[in-house]
Amino acid sequence: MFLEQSGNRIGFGEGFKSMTINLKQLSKLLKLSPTTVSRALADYPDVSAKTRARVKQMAIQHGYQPNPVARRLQKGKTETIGIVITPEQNYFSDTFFIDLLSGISNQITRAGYELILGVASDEEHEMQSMRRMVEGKRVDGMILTLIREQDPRVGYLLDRDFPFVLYGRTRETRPYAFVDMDGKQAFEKAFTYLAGLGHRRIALLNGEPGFMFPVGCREGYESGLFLSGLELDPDLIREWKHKDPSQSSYRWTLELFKNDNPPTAILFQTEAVNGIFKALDELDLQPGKDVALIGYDDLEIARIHRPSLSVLRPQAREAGQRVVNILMEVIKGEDPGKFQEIHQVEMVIRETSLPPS
Amino acid sequence: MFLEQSGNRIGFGEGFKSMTINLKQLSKLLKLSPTTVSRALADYPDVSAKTRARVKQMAIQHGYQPNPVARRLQKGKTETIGIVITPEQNYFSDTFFIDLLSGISNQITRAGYELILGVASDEEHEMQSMRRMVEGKRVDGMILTLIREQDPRVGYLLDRDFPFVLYGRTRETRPYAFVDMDGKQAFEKAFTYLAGLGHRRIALLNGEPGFMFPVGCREGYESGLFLSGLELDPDLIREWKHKDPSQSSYRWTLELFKNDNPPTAILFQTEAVNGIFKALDELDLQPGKDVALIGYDDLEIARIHRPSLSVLRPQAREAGQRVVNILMEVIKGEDPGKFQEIHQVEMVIRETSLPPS
DNA sequence: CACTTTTCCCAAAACGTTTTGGAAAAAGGA
DNA sequence: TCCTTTTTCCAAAACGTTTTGGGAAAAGTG
Repeated sequence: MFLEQSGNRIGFGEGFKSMTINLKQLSKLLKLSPTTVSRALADYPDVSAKTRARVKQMAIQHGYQPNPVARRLQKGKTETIGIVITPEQNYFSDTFFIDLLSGISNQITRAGYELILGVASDEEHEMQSMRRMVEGKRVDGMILTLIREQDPRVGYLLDRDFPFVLYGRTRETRPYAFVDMDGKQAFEKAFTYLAGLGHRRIALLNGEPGFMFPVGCREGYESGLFLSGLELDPDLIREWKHKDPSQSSYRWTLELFKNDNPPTAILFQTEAVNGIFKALDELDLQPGKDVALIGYDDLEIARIHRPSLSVLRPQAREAGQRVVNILMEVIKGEDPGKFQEIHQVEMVIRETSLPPS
Repeated sequence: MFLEQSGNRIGFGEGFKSMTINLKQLSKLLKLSPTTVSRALADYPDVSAKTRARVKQMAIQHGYQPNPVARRLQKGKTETIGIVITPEQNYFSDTFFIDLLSGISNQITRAGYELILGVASDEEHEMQSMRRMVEGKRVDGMILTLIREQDPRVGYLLDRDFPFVLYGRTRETRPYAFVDMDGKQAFEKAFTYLAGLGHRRIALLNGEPGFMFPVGCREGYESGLFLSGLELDPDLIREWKHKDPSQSSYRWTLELFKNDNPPTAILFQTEAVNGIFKALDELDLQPGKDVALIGYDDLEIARIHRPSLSVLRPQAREAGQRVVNILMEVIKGEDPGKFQEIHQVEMVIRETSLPPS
């Protein structure tokens, strides 16, 4: 048996040749111990400025990077964050989720961490994928999106004290960390804006029940109603389904206008816009002219369409960055309850939010 | 200094308590050596059936799973695959990329591997993110999508003999592994179908130049032209931009119909459909009735729209799975040149592919 | 000069696996 | 019975880091 370092295996005939240098090899080159080299690179004060400079120079010259796997083993951390997405729920709609993911990825990379992605086809696989990450010790923390009112993932992670941050909120009494958009404030703002223009019949085409986000939207809607001195009419509220946003929103829009006293404005999530446009087209109603529209999320279609769509615009990228920064604190052992952020949502007035005709 | 195993750190006050068992601890419970336990779990023949059963039973009972980080270090593999996406290119359009990703993720998980995701804002960051993965020894292999005609990533990986598989193709003489859709055959099929219906002026609203996919589309288009005995008219070919598919396709569609002899049908990538519909609407032309349409990619909008859109439908999920299976072979040391797959694309005839009026 | 403090470096342990190279025990063969 | 083969197990090495706990040399102090 050898105790000696085997060095680079050149010509090993097995695909990829590594070409990269080792800590041990680098320290040999420098005639220093691996300890000193490691500490020099980590800027420990107990290595002289001179040797530190020499070590860093040599490290750069040879392109040395500490092997992350070895570091992870020693440090007892995976330096990895997990996220699971569920495509069936059409969550990848256009730019919104990508912006969020972009912010997340960015910040994770900056921290020297990795983002591992699970893709689950349904709720059960979503849980399974997460458990594999958590129980298989593949991640140090989890990011959760598309939160349900009763979300088993949150209970699971809380029960085992595993670090996580929600993008969104859930019904759970124990403290946990989250970053959420103020859907309530956003919809209230949109409602009062439309009411201020003179609209009296404002409909809400809300997201799928069971999820947390539509709850806030409804609260904002009702709050707007109250602030504007209007009565709630249940006939003006409808909910579409994630798996089929266009189709269901199409049907519900037609439904809304069967009303004796149809709405003059609709609030909705921009995801559902195709169905709405289609229904209005069939009803010979012009979006923006005959019916005012404000959507939540500034998707491409909102900017492109003529008339262009007024929207509520969440800052998804910034939120993603915050999620990661918070998660890093929680992983360090900070109390998750300290990190509960609700971000304001701006309103972008374009062409579909005119007074009633 | 201790040589003794410290065991689980309970009440360590640092967030997550592990609760999981060790190989060493498990072997102590079984009164066996770690060696034997490890080999029993890996089904080596040099451990008796009886102890193997006993080991496995105990492992399940205590929920033992080998620490992946330790295994990776010992095996010299990261058990990880990398992929970098570039949101600006609007590649996440609806279901297509998600289906691909879903197939990829599925197969990677089945192999016990991990998928790490990079999100890059442009071409430069894309390369940077990949280099971090490759040179930082964070992955065993890379998956590349959205391939350009001259793609620096391919040369980079070939130069250092690093395992990778393309979803798509590029102009490169050295052999490499890829899974591609037969865009040429698809567009040829769509063209000849329309020509068979009597269309003589068929336009191509193609993807962004510089990328490889539109090359195949054009080849198929020209081949269809030839097979149908028609002449190429450069005025019938236009190209839109990734960063703004709707806007650019809108403009080019208007352009196409300024022609003295305008097209009666358009072939395009479904991504661009919003712009086309909008332009046709402005021109008072009914999609499917006044102008036949066949798109590439079966996005939600294609199924939802009335009239529903005829499409070419690539099997993205299956392709994703193949990409991973091939990558695993390449990582094992198989010759990448052996794995070059071109998948057929089916055509789904719906309501927008009628004969010319 | 003798003693203490500071500076700078390092050997060895540790992280949790898998692999290597036996070795003891059991079984088989003459 | 004695030798050979097979079966079954294991101690130690190895993967490449970081951390621990000094220790020698240099610098300061009286």
